Amino acid sequence: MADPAPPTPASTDAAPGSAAPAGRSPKPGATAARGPRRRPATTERREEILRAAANTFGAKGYKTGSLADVAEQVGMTHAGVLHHFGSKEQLLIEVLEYRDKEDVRDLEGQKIPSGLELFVHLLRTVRANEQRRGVVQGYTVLTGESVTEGHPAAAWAGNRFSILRGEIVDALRELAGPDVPEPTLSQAASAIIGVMDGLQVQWLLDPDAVHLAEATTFAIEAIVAAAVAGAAAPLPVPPPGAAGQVG
Amino acid sequence: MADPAPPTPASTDAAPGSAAPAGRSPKPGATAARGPRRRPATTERREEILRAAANTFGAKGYKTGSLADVAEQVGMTHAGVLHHFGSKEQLLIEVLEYRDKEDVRDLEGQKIPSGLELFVHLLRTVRANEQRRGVVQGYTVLTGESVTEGHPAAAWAGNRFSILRGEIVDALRELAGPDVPEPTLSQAASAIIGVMDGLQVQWLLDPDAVHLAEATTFAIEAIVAAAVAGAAAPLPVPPPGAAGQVG
DNA sequence: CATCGCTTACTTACCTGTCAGTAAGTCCTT
DNA sequence: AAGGACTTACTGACAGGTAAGTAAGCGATG
Repeated sequence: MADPAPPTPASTDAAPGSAAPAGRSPKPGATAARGPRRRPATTERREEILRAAANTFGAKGYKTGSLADVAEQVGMTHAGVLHHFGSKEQLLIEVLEYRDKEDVRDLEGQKIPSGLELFVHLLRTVRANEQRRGVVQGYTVLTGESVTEGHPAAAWAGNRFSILRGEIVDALRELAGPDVPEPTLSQAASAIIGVMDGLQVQWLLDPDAVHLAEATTFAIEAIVAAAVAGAAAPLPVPPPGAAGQVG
Repeated sequence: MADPAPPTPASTDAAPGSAAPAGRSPKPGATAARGPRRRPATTERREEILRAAANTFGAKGYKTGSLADVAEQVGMTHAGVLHHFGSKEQLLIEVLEYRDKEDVRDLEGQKIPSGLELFVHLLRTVRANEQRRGVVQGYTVLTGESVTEGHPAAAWAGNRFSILRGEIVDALRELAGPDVPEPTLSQAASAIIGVMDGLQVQWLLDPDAVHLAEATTFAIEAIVAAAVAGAAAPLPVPPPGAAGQVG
């Protein structure tokens, strides 16, 4: 992801829903918009499983992480996990939703940052992420995997990126004058998300060689400055032809 | 990867070799330092397999892609593939080496670009990559997977990043004055690689929403400009404390 | 006492790696 | 140049694992 702790605005709630198939959960008229009548202890148990699954999928990826692995962490068998979630794919989807909801909850009260504040928030998050390797790894692995054919997390990932881009564009528009063209803001927005994600990968592979927070800050400042200025400076743009190398 | 077509300097040759275990190949006193006497047709066959494997691992990832899948593409059984490579892990390693070698071969003659030229080369590559979705996907999937525990591609990925960073730092040093501090160059270098990779992920998930070449160009220009200037502009840097959200 | 939460017990489906065997070379010797 | 001795390139079958999903049962509990 752009970052394990994005603003996840109101829209975050909307997005995952669209990706979540029927499964066995959202049965219409139930207690609190929740599925089948559920004992209070059960909800807690389900959340334990979700946290364990986030853990496993984060460490090993969705395909490689097994239900048995998840089950073991909460002291039950893999069939028990299946009892709660119906299928592995449904479990993944609920893990994703759960995290999104948690993000929203954590931001509760605080209004969604806009303008300059959004970038401050982003950078604060990056700094926090340096202390949460596991979470960062989870997002990295999952988004990487999501670009494979027919991956169940593709919709989630695409959606998240889309929402984040929109927010950053809005924030940039506040900072930049009205004469800065839309495409420029849009390019800057995806670039900002891109650096955040890309730097995380390098940092995970070699934490000593990459200073996550510093490098991210540097890059975001550079990109925001260029966007506000209307465009970046020189560098002769190469022609489309003459490709060739690389494997 | 930073990009499917990086300069892959001389050092690229050194790195993968160190990671390659014995397998069944390098039998001491043989024809040409090569492993067991190999029929001419065999070398070609091995390369077919390597290309097929690059294909499979690129599309499905290393863990999920199967030997049977690879074998089918070249019209043999999975046992036949194992006959040539000994193990799945060894196959992956040779795929990685093969691609690196191909990159080097394609750059042959052309000296490794330095200074401004390096960035021009990078941008030209990005443009070429827009036409090679499969290759880009392969790098994205593999690097994403590589951050999982004990992944066989971790060494390769880390090495590649490290080499690329070094080259970019060198190029930046040529452009920037001697008064620009090393850490700034280093941060800019990892940030440049980061945007390239991060934008590729977004582009793969939603090619219409992200203009790969344009956004990359914009970001690299912004970052290079900031690095050459010695540092980027404002943006109040947030304090390390007060974290919280995110899932 | 019916439903919930979960286990046990399987089934089905792969997947990697091993092995024996075979057909087609390659090389050496006479 | 023909024969044997050996190698290479595979195939088919299978051992040994692991994984997801299903079905039936059983004890707790609301």
